[in-house]
Amino acid sequence: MTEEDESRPARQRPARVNAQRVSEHAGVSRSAVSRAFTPGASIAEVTRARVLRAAEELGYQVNDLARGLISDRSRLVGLVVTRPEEGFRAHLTAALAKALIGRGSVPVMINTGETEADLGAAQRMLIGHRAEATVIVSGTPPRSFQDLARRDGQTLLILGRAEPDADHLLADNAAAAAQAAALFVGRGLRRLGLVGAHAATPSVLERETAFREAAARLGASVAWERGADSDYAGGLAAARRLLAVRPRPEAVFCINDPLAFGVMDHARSEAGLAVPGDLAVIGFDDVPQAAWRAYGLTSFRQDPAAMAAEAVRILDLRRAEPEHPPVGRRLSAPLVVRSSFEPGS
Amino acid sequence: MTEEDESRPARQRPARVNAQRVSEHAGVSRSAVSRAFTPGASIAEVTRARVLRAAEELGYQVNDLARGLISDRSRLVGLVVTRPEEGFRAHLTAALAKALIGRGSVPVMINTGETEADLGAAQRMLIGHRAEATVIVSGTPPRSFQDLARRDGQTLLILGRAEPDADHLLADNAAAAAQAAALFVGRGLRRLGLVGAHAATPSVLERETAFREAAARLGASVAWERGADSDYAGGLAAARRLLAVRPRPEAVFCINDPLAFGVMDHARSEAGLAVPGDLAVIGFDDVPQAAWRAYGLTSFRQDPAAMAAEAVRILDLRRAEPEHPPVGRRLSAPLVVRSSFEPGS
DNA sequence: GTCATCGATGCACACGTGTGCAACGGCGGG
DNA sequence: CCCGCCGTTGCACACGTGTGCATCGATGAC
Repeated sequence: MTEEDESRPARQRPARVNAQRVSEHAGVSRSAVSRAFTPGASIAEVTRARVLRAAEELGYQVNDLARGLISDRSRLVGLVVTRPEEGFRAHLTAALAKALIGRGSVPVMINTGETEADLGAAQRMLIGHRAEATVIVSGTPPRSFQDLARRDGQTLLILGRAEPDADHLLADNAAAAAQAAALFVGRGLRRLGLVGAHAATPSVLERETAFREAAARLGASVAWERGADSDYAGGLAAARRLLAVRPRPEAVFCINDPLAFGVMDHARSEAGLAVPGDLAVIGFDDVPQAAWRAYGLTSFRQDPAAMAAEAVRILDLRRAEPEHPPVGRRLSAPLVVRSSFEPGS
Repeated sequence: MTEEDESRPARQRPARVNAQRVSEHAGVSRSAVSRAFTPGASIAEVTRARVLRAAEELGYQVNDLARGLISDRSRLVGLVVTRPEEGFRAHLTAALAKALIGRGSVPVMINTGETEADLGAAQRMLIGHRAEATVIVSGTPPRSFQDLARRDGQTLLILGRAEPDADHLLADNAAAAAQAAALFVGRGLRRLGLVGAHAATPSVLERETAFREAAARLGASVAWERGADSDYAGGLAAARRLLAVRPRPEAVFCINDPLAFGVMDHARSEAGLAVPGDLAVIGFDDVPQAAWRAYGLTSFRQDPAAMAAEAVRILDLRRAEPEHPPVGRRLSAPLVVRSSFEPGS
């Protein structure tokens, strides 16, 4: 209604507080404000203090969009993960988010669907926001994903898959799976079972393969079943088929804790078997539920916080030396013994 | 070495593809490129097609930082949540991320610690990046948080707490908890137990209060115990005290599924009680594990996807009408009957 | 044929910040 | 006292995009 309103029909922005206003308030130049917020910049300590006080009084906050526009890099880090609410992935995703925040980064949670189109859309979003890095928490993105990230200068870190051309980080799946076979055989169990999943990640494949090879090497037989997914329902279904095999397996290695829970529940409720009396079970990941009274699952421990810390370390290295050859790290997964299988002394 | 290299000593940026280059490639002005990517802009369809083709050929991606700098609003939406790997929160966080991506937003996962300082740092980060909105998924931020968000023009959506001054969304906790008490009494059970948590959210308090009031109204007694946290360990500890009460409670309402799992495990493994024979149990949230064979927990269902969809709807409304009075929505939580308690016909 | 109308287009400014470069001032050595 | 050095400061340009405004050309009505 008023003339003031009429003079600015479209722009009604309420004069956001910017570096200009802070500089006027502090009686310095705008450059000084910028330098006050830049670690290591050439500025006198008294000037910096005066600027910081003025900024505090005005409630000034550096605009990260403009900052990122200059440096051609924002502090966003994409976490690409399918079904981030499930099992170990949930813990790993949470730990990554916390570690990234502690580093001053901004974790963007890309909960992709299963399709390749979803993944592409997520990547375009990250590139559009000039994300510093993309972390593939799970899933197997196509080669084009990797190429596009590289072309746009994005750091790429792949978890759970040994990708020779890119930085990667994963558990020592083969060693753990082989250890599981050796423990079973060392306990005198020779009719072994293996529960995997059709929707398998490279880590899952490593565990499946290593277990079978180690069992063969030790002269044990392996009955192998796969659930549709590597979750509880998959474990139930796989156990139904696996425990119908005659002679029945005496011990089962599950490449996943949720699968193991499904196997144990089927064995007890449907097949009437005692665990570990009739059937020994070992899982993988050691999620908190493995320690619950109802299960007491012996499992190989993956520490989400340790893995997240290592991931951040790799990102730091990559940022410091962009041309460094690809880094690959394997974290050992130590056995945690509970009641579902005790190796004995 | 060459003169070209010498002329740009510091700037070695590899000439990112921007709107300028696309415009030259397509033979139009730079404005046309901008308009081609702006829905509803005044541009001929043939021109837009030519621009889009050129952009495709050059691998151009609109710089969202610059775009956000102009509009003073990025497409980031912060999801503030403590311990996002746990229980229903994990599912809700994942569902929110997916729904936000589907809306074209960028979900930022703020995994805060418990301290107020952490929360403040997270908020400064979101303000620095000019996030469009902040969603409090769990926890109870201090009043200052809300004030600061409002001062900086950020939309604030609070889940799990009825905040009269802000948009909020939560389950109909009181109705469900009262229903639990009525179901127990209707089944002839009059010595009731209630398991809550000391680290209680407003939603938890609502459930506790409503259950106690309904039980009192119906003439039933309530033994009340709280775990330190609303998790499995808290359920174990609370059950240890609760089941030592004489006369022993016949039925327990847990304000949380993980608490209920702890209660069931303690009842069965330690106290030697049958569920539901000696002790009926009802939980809240209906996480997938409630359906597992080992538990079969009767629970009140909260649908993460439905809640996320409603949250997005509120954000859309708020964006369309910034001055709309605060919106509050309650979603009903229907009972899902399993073996841990069956109300009968 | 002339004029009004309207869609399409280009120009130029604005958004808020980082930083190279030059200038300035203080200080110590000769 | 003079000169060189160095820390500090301010100026001005750059980053990539959205959009108001003016211009232009085509089209339709008379």
